[in-house]
Amino acid sequence: MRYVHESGCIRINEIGTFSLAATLESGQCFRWRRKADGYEGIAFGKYLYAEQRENELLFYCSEKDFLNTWKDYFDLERDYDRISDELISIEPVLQEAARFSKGIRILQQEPWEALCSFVLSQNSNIPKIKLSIERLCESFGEKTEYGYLFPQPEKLADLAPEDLSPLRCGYRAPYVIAAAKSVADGDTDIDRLRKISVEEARQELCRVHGIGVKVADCSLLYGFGRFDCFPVDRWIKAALAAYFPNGTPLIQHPYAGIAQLYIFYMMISAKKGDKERIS
DNA sequence: GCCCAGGTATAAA
DNA sequence: TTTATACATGGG
Repeated sequence: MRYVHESGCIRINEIGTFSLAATLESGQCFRWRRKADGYEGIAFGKYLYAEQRENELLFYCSEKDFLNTWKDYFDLERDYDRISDELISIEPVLQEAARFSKGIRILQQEPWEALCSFVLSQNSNIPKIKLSIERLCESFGEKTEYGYLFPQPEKLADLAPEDLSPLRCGYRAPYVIAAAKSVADGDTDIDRLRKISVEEARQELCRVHGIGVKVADCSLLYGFGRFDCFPVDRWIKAALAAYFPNGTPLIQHPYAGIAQLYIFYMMISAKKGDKERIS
């Protein structure tokens, strides 16, 4: 990865295969908005407008924010082309999904935001999840000149479920509060979850009321930097059975999560009727 | 109206 | 240990 800094804009190149659109619309994050030529969003308390042109990324932000926040958020220094080749060499069947999902990255989101977002995501759909999260931020997040920040768990921990009525998130309200309390109290220790085995981390998260394997796995992968987490929920199980009828060693791979995202992204795109992009 | 949504908790087999 | 059902809400 190389970049140059010129008048409020960071021009980034030599990042390998990268797709801003695929990454931000793959269902791993919920707060980015598509604008005319790019995307805008807020994470780690910072605002960013980003565009992609050919093989160059344009980030409109300070060099400090780029180096401290966005470089890691977009996982720009990891060699996805190499990882992708390796995953395909292990499972050639994955090639179709990998080619379709070209340029997808695993974002390094804030752990609490990811956990809270996926708690809200259960039995819902992406537009509705986005709506709930937007209302959560507007109701409880700090207001800045660019928009609302994601509220910290401490802000939500002592609320009653009725207090979350503006979110219109139904039965998920007590789940959100339970998760917030658990993180605020240190009962769920985010640094610890990054270090212990995935299976242990999954079990630890599942002790929280309203968190099951699906929410735990997505949070670990998209918020806790656990690339070795291969979510095995209903959907992915079905996809796995189709792709790998005899099982696959990919589940144990240190980058298992990337393989999973390839498959998942292809499936949601197919669902959206985006058939022509598949072929 | 009816059905479904990358789910989870709870109660029954 | 496995299998059904309720749960709130919005969109197709």
